[in-house]
Amino acid sequence: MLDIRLIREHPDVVRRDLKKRGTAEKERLLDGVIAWDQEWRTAMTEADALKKRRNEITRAIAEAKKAKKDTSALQKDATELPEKIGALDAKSADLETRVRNGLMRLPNLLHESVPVGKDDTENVEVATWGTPRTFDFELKPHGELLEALQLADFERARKIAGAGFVYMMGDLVRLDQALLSFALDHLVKVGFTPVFPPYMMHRDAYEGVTDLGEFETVMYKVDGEDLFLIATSEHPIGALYKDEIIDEGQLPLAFAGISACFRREIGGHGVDTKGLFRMHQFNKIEQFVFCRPEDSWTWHEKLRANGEAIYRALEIPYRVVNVCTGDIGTVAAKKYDIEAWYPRQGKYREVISCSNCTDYQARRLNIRAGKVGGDKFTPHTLNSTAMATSRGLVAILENYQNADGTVTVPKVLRPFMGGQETIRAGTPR
RNA sequence: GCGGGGAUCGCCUAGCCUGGUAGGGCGCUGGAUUGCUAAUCCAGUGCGCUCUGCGCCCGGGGGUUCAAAUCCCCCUCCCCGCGCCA
Repeated sequence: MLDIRLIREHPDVVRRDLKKRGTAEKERLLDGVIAWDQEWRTAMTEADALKKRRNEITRAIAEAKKAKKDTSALQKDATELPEKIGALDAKSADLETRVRNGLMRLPNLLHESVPVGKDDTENVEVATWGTPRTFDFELKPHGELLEALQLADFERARKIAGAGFVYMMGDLVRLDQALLSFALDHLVKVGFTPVFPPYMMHRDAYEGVTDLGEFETVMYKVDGEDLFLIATSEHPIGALYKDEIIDEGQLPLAFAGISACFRREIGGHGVDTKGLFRMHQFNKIEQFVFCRPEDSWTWHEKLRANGEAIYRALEIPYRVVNVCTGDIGTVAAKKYDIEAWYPRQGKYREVISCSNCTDYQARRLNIRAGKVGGDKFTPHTLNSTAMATSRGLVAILENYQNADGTVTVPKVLRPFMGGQETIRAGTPR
């Protein structure tokens, strides 16, 4: 959420940003917000004047009663006030809600370095690492490979939960856990605190973290309860300090979230229709930071560096793109995607999304920082994937596939798998 | 799920019965004073606005009233006990 004061004082800045995004609809919303805000303040000022009058009369009555004087004249004066005040309050409450709702639907201000573009094809490559391995055999689709090795059962998962779910088994489970442990260890080493968050959240908390209106159709909701399954641990961690004041001495706060993630979106897997690439449920280690405003751009680079370090350690080639206006979404001021190389698909695909949300998320969540009794400020929040195992697993299954249908375990993961060097077949069922 | 008790400013607490400007303590910030890592005193310490001023704020919403922290109704959450339970 943008600061209404920014819109009042520098509407041109906000408008220029919306033009950069190319969203005419949001520009109209901005016009509405500006007009409603003006009307709101007018109505409120009128109501306040009447309330002042009411308070004066009320005090006069209290005084008169104390002095045992007659108060009927005063009470007569006050009789018509409640109705007028009520009408103005209702008007101003309605306008305030409109302003608030409008603000909640305006996107964050973009960082100046964000490229203009219509969709992900216009993201700008800013770094590459590694040389794609060449294969002298034809790579198997990872889904078929896993079924052949008895390590994943998509069919039975479909039977009991539908498409987009899987029973992972045997060494695939160990590989998944190894990826999680490796990524979590890496973050702990650089000072992050691990967090196992709730997997479900109330609507109001969710609205604080993101614009549910844009995502509700892809969220899982618990029937009959005000609970949404989390799409990422970014969300419960972001909401951790909702409605609180963080002591500024505590900043920066860096968390490594670990959780399953639930998303209804499912669609293209690229060249392979069956597989782990886009799932309704997957596991993820997430980086999340609360920091001082002046430090957030430094942190953004640190989170990106952590993500790159993890894929470098796995020896999987990747590139980094600066995500353009058409692909960046509502809450981020700037976003890097790290895209791993998928040899079977012959292209780079997103495995990490690294965002600086500046003060946008914190303001929606009513999180402030400072000293109690002292000046407060709105902290900045950042988030980045460290490891989403679904895509990480696919990257390994493609990049480390061998001609004999086995898969080599990346060196850095072996300590987490008892030194095992090769993925073995599971027990036939 | 049932019964009982609660929710007051960052934290703790008074006020509620009997309606009439929400008081105190702690912590924090600033200042005064004092030769000593201390004490004492003063002020500030929620939100909003078109800001010398005014309005709002007692978990949330509604009602009664000239006036509600206080009375009435609904809801949420927390605590204790019982029940159930992977």
